[in-house]
Amino acid sequence: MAVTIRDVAKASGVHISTVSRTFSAPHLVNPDTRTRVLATAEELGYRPNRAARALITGRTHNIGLIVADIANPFFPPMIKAAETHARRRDYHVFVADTDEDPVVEYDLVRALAKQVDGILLCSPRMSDDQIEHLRREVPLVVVNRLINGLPAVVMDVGTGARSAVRHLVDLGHRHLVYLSGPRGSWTNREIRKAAGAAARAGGAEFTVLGPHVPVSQAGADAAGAVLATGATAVLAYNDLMAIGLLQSLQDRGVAVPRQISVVGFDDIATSALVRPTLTTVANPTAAAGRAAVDMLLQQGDDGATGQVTLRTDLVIRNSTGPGPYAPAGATTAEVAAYAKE
Amino acid sequence: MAVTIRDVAKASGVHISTVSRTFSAPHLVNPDTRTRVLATAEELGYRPNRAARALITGRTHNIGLIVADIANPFFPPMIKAAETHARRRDYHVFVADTDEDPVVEYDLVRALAKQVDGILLCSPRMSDDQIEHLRREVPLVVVNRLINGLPAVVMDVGTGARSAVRHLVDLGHRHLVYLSGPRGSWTNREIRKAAGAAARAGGAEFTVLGPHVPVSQAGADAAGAVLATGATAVLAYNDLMAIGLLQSLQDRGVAVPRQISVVGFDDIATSALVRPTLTTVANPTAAAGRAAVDMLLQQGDDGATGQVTLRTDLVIRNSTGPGPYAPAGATTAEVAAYAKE
DNA sequence: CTCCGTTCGGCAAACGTTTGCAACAGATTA
DNA sequence: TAATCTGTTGCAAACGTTTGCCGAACGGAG
Repeated sequence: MAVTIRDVAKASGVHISTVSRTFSAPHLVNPDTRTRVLATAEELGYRPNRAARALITGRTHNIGLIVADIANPFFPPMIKAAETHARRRDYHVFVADTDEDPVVEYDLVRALAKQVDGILLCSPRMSDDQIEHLRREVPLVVVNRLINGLPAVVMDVGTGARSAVRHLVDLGHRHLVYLSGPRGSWTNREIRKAAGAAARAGGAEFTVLGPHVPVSQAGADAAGAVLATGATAVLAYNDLMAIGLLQSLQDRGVAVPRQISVVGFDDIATSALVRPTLTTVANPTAAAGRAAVDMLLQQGDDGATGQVTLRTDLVIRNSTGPGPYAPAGATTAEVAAYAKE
Repeated sequence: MAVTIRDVAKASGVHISTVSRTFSAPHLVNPDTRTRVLATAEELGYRPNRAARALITGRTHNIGLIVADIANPFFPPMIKAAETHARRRDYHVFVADTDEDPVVEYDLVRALAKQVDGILLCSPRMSDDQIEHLRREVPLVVVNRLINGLPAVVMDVGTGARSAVRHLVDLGHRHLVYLSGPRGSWTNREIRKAAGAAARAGGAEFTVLGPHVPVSQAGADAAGAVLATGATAVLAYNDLMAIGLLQSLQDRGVAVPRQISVVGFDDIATSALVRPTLTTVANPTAAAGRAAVDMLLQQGDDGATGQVTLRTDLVIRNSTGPGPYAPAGATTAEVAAYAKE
């Protein structure tokens, strides 16, 4: 049915091996022959069969990309960047969604293992042990989590959390709440640790609420608890929760940022669309996707298993403002300018 | 290196064909033998090599899913549903992003063609001719567009647009604006036609503004033009544009819905998070994803190329309210209740 | 004129499966 | 008792490539 290397060989009067070489090792074939073969290949509409190639070379030129939830707005920009980057290197990407389920995740990796040259594990929910185990079946790169010897790319959320807390402290806030994310999340732990330390360093009280499912509803539901603490500033595990909180506070007649300041994490697109626009820590998700692809593709060459840390940036918008201990006359803009130092 | 069918055969003392049949045609092998083979396979950690299987059966058990922009919030729920649905049927999904570029799209389909059993084309930007042509290379299912003989699943946006317009007319609006989407979009044409007809039928003036790139910025930029028309209600090509418009109107001190009503299209997650929450036409994107996968997988069996139309639903929230010709005392809620009839 | 080195292209084995065919045993039927 | 059938298994070819090896052709050097 489909046109194979054999058809091209026959049509151009050479052996199939010559046709093969024309594509996979052009320098080994005479320029004249090469052009002739290419011409007939084009004419016949020949496309190499990747399965056959994979069978013999052992490389599929496919990679797997596994995320907890495709519909979570945090992931699409990363998926997009990774896919585009991979395609530019002639790799195709299987995308799969685990629905936040570690069991599904584990099975998925095993199912994909034989079909890909490696897998990108984004914010995995599995245990370290499981990942260690899978690693022996297929090359892995982990995103958003640090595991001993494993190649990984993480966002420097600790520094992001510190900037956020400093920003709030500088604004005159002395009691902060952290709206915690899901239990198994490495990122959540990092943020909590860094934010707590920074708050103490700034002489502010630090209260942790949670854990929560990282969706807007959870943020909205937490509004009452937040108000009950008496805190004047909130840092949320992610933007979705921060936005939920924002709306719920507004619905209760609490003014943001006049009465309470809110900071999110991730800088998803929605954050610039809600009012007040959300101050948040921007994660370079696209860069992370590209870096992860590069690490995976290089992994074959040497065994070097680096770990890349990407910078995060505090994006100051309108959900943060002066707190009760604000320096006289301070406005968000001034403090922000100062924060940049 | 990896454990093959041959290792399993040797270890369990049967011929490789028996092992093969144990997996691909279990009813042809003796139950005792089968359990024995399965046991050793499990023990050895055997996983069938899909490339080899594909090579001989001609079926890869992979499908391609091509969208214009993964990061566009309209697509992720569809991708997610399609992927989950496909996986349940033991298919894996290549996801690719064309960045709204028809050329990339065309090349992508050709590159993927040999590696998949079929491709889902979501909101394709190519010409009908190109799609017709590609169809001869690989089974295709088109989403969000209708092309003569091609299997397709579309949302009934016409009906959605009609409900939206009726809703606005019932609320007492007599001059509507349609914020048009991108030029090549089939959906855009359908909405414009249906909305225009419905407006005329309701005795309302109908003004079209555009085309626009379907992003929030375009909606914001259109605010001035919208106000200049003197219309009291706006229907936008999608939620992103509607939200942009919403915010821009608020920034200009125009009250929504008191002075102007706004209706979007798609019901992306963000629409429930902005204030006022957005009245919009909900598209069953997840269902569309599943339906498309089913159509593609059935296509092999018979040659039946059906076309599925999915229902859309008007979701009435807070961005629409009574217009200048509102029936005395009408509130959004009352009119909405009536609209359900 | 011979020899050697290069460049090019053919040959055939291999990759890990699936599957039509044949063989065989035991059970059933005539 | 012979013939037929059924269920189970083995055999081997095929799928479309890649690639190590070998030989042919050619040109230049001696």
